[in-house]
Formats: sequence, structure tokens, C-alpha cells
Amino acid sequence: MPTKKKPQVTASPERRRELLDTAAEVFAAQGYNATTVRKIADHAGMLAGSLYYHFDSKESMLEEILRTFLDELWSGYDAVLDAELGPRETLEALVTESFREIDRHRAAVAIYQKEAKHLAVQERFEFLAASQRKFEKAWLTTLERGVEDRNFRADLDIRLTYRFVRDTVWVAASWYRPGGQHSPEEIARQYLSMVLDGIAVRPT
Amino acid sequence: MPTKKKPQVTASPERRRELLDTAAEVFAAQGYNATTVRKIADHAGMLAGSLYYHFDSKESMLEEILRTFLDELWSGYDAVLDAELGPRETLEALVTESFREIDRHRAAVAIYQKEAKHLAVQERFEFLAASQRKFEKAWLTTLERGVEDRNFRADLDIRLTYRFVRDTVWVAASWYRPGGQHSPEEIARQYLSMVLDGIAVRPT
Amino acid sequence: MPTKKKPQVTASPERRRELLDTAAEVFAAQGYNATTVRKIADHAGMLAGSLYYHFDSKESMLEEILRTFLDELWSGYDAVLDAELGPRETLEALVTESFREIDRHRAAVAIYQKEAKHLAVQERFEFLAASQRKFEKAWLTTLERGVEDRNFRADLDIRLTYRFVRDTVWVAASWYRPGGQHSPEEIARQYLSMVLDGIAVRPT
Amino acid sequence: MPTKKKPQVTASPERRRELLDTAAEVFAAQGYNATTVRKIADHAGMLAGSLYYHFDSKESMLEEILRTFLDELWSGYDAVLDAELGPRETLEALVTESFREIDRHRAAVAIYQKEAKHLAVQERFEFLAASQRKFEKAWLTTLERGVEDRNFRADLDIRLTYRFVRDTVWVAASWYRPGGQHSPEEIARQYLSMVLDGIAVRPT
DNA sequence: GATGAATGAGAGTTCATTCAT
DNA sequence: TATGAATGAACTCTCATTCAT
Repeated sequence: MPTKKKPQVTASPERRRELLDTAAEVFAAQGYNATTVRKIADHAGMLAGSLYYHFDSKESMLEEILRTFLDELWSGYDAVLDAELGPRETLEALVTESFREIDRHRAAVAIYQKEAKHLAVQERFEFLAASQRKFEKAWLTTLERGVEDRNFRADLDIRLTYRFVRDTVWVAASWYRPGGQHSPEEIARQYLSMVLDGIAVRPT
Repeated sequence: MPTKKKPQVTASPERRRELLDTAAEVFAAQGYNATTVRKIADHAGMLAGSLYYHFDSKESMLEEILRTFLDELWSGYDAVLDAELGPRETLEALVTESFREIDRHRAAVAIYQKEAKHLAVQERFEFLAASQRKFEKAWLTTLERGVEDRNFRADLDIRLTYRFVRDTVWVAASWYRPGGQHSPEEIARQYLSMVLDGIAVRPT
Repeated sequence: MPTKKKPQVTASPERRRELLDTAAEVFAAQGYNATTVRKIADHAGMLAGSLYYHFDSKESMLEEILRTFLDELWSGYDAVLDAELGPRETLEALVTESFREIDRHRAAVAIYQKEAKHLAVQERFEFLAASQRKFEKAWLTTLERGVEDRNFRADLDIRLTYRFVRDTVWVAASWYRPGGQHSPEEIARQYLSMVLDGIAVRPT
Repeated sequence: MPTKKKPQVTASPERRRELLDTAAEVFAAQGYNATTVRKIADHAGMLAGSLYYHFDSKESMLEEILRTFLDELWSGYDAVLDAELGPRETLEALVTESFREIDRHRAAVAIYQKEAKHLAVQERFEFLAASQRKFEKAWLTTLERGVEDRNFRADLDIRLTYRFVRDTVWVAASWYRPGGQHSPEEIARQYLSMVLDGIAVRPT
């Protein structure tokens, strides 16, 4: 019986988006598994069953949240990568872009951080693994170019450096609150300063 | 009729430890909530119900895992702090100690990373919040001393720097595999080099 | 404010009939319980809620389908019984009439076969039980008359024979497809031949 | 995670059998879809969840009920077919065997009658379709041999005859109650008499 | 120490039904 | 007449936990 059961993509995409934002907030706060659909529905001011008018399942909400976030993230990243800047400028632009995404999709990023690793093995979430591979490649390439150009230090293990930069940026989602005292660009600036030049005072 | 409670501390503490190690491994791999006691029992070669001879509950296993880890962590940290080294040496010692703990308690650290934030609000896990406060104080103090001594840069937001250093170290638990090519000390050395001096090549 | 009830009998009775035919088809194919009002609405090209403009409930659709079928069936049967034919001719006429009904109301007959027994206990479907009683009486009387007249064999258990004839005819609804190679009259002829004379070759 | 979740085939097969018998009774009485696992559990004197210690799902209970029944049925049928009797004796033996199975597995047979058709399309219940094909072949062959040997009438549509005989026997499950006044053998005898020689009195 | 069987609460999901528009 | 969105009860199933043996 191949008739599409649920609307999947119903008319009003605004309601859908509202509900997904609510869900993302709860997933981020309590963890995906610990979040019941009843909690989501509570936050949305409706009954649990009513969510199923809009979505197929709890998992499909999760998928849509992550997919939407990654789509936007990559549209930003691709713009940076296509600009073919020098390695240091590329790194700066990627980090800045990342903090902007954290600012815009804080909940989705937090979910991603916590759940991506064990989700990626499921076929449904294969796109997470694909994104991770693409991500790794972009960063490693940038770092390698930077080492060649003598922008970045040659004495460091490059995979270790990649992980360092990657994690350093994204874990910020776990404490970042939009509308705080620092703009994403300001945070990016300070992070970049630390990552690039270190926190120690330079001997003159 | 003595106490009604479960044995809590049964005969052999080794069996207990074995079971907790098994549980930690599974919690780390799949997340606490997604881990059923059945899975733990499977890994331990017994039936779910049998675990209750050794432990009060799934939650008490989690508590014991985290408590044991934090106890050991703090015995290391306290030794460092009591030595009253200079701020830079203190930072180096704390980071090195942290990587040693990751090496020894990888599973517990991974669990801690993923679950601590939402657990800390429960009374039972108040010790997590306490540890976090103590942790924050130790680091902030060290950083402040370092800024005063002109060991560390004065132009950075100190809380941001604290988070940077803290996260930078602990997220390593998410990818670290004991017995790999790098010893914890070697990883610590490289991380410290990045954190202190940055990844950019210094102008000479 | 007139009656609070739903329109029950709305404007066009043709639309009603169309929808009932659709519903009957789906009920017959999937079973009443396994059929959702959504599936019916899908087949009718409308949304589930819209059906409630035409009908009170899913159950009332079922009731109307069965009632309509039985009304027509009995108008045929009554004509036969009122003709006061001999027992053998009555049996032949009843069987032929039955196959005509199967031809005309295949879906309703199939539903009846599958659901009548457990529905009949509900007050709402008392008419099913009533029909069954009337049905049984008509058949038993006919068979008894036939035995008296020496049209039918006297050595058979009469209730067993009744069930044999009854079931033999009606289960045909489960495989019969209108518009096939055999007309209902032809099928009736062959069934009657088997029922009356058996499938074995007669010794001459 | 390929670890077998549920015992599937646990130790005590008696308990399993008891529960399946209970389930079969309820399925037969109310229909599979209309039967809730709670009802089954009620009849078994336990809670709904407890059934899942013994079975994977409601559907797996249904499967096991039908499979067990068909296995036994075919062990009887195969014995008959392997005996290579004449067509009339084969028919008699198959019908008698069928009534014995109805006697032994009344509930399973009733379920089979009601649900087989729409279940057979699911992959899980492919064995139903396979059985039906085998069944059809056995009967058609027997009937054809009988026509050749001039045991059975040549003037009847053979597929129609097949359906007639098949249905005639199996619908008996819908009214048969074990322990009634007729033994299965006696019912078989009367049915055979009707099927073979008809219900009409023979002209002498 | 461990098993087998059960409990009971609560999870995700389905679905007949309602109703303002 | 029909739609879109929601309700609420009931469903199948999961799982931490208990306990007699």
C-alpha cells in the first residue's frame, strides 16, 4: 500500500517550523532519548497525538532538524570554500561561519554534538556521516595547505590539530546563549586569536 | 530483620568493578538513556535481573561510575594544586593529568561529557555540580594568576579562555582510544603547545 | 436549533451511495477493523474528516452497507418463498437468488461473511441475528419439506445439511469476481448440480 | 546490533503453548485486529507487558499459531498423499483428515479462514500462500485423476469443484465445537456423502 | 549469585471523531 | 461540502525493577 500516509510536507510550513523549533529546544535541553513526544507537545501547547498530524514520528522530527541545520551550514561553508582564499583566511572564515551557525541554530548544534556519533551508523542518518567526511576533508585540506604555505606550524600532528580546531569551536554550542554579551563574530575573533596565537604571552 | 536495602556492597568488589566497567563502556557507546539494563547484562554474560543483586538500580550504577571517576580525578588535581607551582606549570600539570584520566577512564569521561549537564540538576547528582564549581574555580584562579604574572595574555576574556581550555581538553575523550599511537603525555604536550602558542607560525 | 445530529440523510443520495460502495470495497478487501476511515477517504478522493458530513461514524457506514444488502436479499428471498414452489424448486431458486446477490453485492456479502458473527451480539446489529434466524427457518423448512416429499435424502442430519448448503453457497463470495467467465446463473447451476447430485459418477 | 533480543524459543515450551492456545481462542472469537494484547493477557491471567517476555509481538503469536497448525495439517496430508490411494479414497482421506484438524485446532482453523487471505500478501506470511498453492495442487490433481478414472463427473468445471469441496469442508470450523454430538469422523462421513452423492434422492 | 517470569508505568503511535473556517 | 488541525482514548510495545526459586 504505497499511498503516502502522512502529509510529510503539508501546506503551512510555518507551523511545521514552529513545532520543529520547539522540539529542537527540548531535544537540546534534555537529550533526544530522554525527551518524550508528550513533553514536546506540552511545550507546543497541544496533545502528543496531534504532533503526528504534522510529522511521521519523533525520529523524523530529529532528522528534519538536523538536515535543515546541515543544509544551511554547508551553504555557508561552500561559499567560503568556493572563494578560494588563502589557508589562514579560509580557517578564519570557517570558524566565523561556524559561530554564526551556532548563533542561529544553537539547539540543532547542541543536538548534533550529543547525538551525531551514535546516529550516524543508522541508514536514515547516513547524511550525518557524509557531512562529517566532507567536513573533515575541508578542514584537513585547509590545514595542509597552511602547513605548506608556512602559515601553520609543521611540527604538529595534523589530525590532532584538526580535532583540536573542530571541537574547540563546536563545543561552544553547549554553553553559548544567543543574545548574550558577545556577538558570534566577537567570540569567533577571540577563539581565532587563541587558536592561532595561543594564550601564552609571546616572548619579545 | 536487618536493613531492607539490597546488598549494595556485596562480597567481591572485583566483580562489582568488572560490571561497572562493562556498564560504563555501554553507557559511553550508546548513551545512558539509550542503554537498557539488558544490554549491560548481555555484555556481562548474565540476565538483566541478576544485576540487581549487585546494584540498586541503573541510576546507582551511573552514579558510582561518575563518582569513582571524579574521586580519582580530584586526587590527581589536588596533588597538582597543592604543589603550588607557577600558573603556567600548573596549567601544564592539570592538562597532563586530565589526559591521563581520559586514558584511564575513557568511558566515564565520555559519559560525563554527555550527561553531566542535565544530571547536575538532580539532587542525587549534586556532586557533579560541586565538582564543576571546584573545577571552574581552580582554572579561573590559575588563569588569573597567569595574567597577573604576565604568563598569559591580558587581552582575552578570561571566562571565554577558561571554557576554551576546559573544552579543548575534555572533548578529546570523544575520539581518544587507549592504546593508540599517542601516549596521553604526548597528546597533552601537543595540546599544550597549541593552547599556549597557537597553531600559526610565529613571525620571527 | 433543530436536531443536533449529523445530517444523516444529506442532499444527494447518489454521493452517499458512491461513498458506501467505496467503503464496502475497502472493508471487504482489508477487513472492517483494519480499515481506517482515512483509507476510505483516500479511495473517495477526500479527507477523513469530510466523511463525517455524510455519515455519523464508521460503524454507521458498516450498518448501512449490511442493512441495504440484507433488505435487497430478503426482497428476493421473500418473492421466492411466497411463490410456494416445491422444496426442490425452492432450493434451486434460493441458491440462484443467492448467487445473484453475490454478483450484485460482492463486497457487502464478503463483509457479512467475515464480520456478521461477532457483530450480531451488539444491539445495533441485532438485525443481523434476526436475519440469520429467518434465514435458518426458511432453509430448514424447505429441507424438511423436501425430506417429507422424498425429494431430499432422509439419512442425513438436517442441521448439518443446512449448514452445508448455506456455507457452500456464501463462501463463494470470497473468490467470486463479477464479470468473470461464469454468470451467476451458471455458477448456481453447477453448484446446485453438485449439491443435489454429488460429484461422484453414479453407478448405472 | 544482532544480539537476539527476545528468547524466541525459551525453555518451558508448555507455558508458550498454553499462552498460544489462549491467544488463538481470543483471535478466533474476536478477530485478530479486534483482539488487543490486553485481552489475551487478561485471559491468561497476566498483564499485557508480560506477554512480551514470551513473544516478540502480537504478530509473532499469530504467525506461530498458524505455522504450527499448518505444519501439523501437512504432516497429515502428506501421509495421505504418499499412500497413493485411488482418487476417491484420497478425497475421502483428505476430507476426514481435515475434519480431524478442525477438531484439534479449531481456533487456528477459524483464524486461518478469516485472516489468511489478507495476510498472505505480507512477506512474513508467505508460508500461507505457499501452503495454499500446495493445497490447490493436491486437490486439483486428485480431482483430475478422479475424472480420468471416471470416479468423478466429467461435466463439471474442475476449479469450481475444487473450490466447492475446499470451502465446504473448512467453513465447518466456523460452527464446529469440539466435544459436540458428532465426532469429526462422523461429520466427515456425512459431508463426504453429500459431496459425493448429493443431497437429492436418487431416482431408482 | 543467578534465573525465569512477572509487574506496572510509561513510551511512541494510531485513529475515530470533532469543529471552526 | 470539504479542509486542516486538533482531540483523546486506546493501542502495541519497552523497560527498570522485583522476587520466588
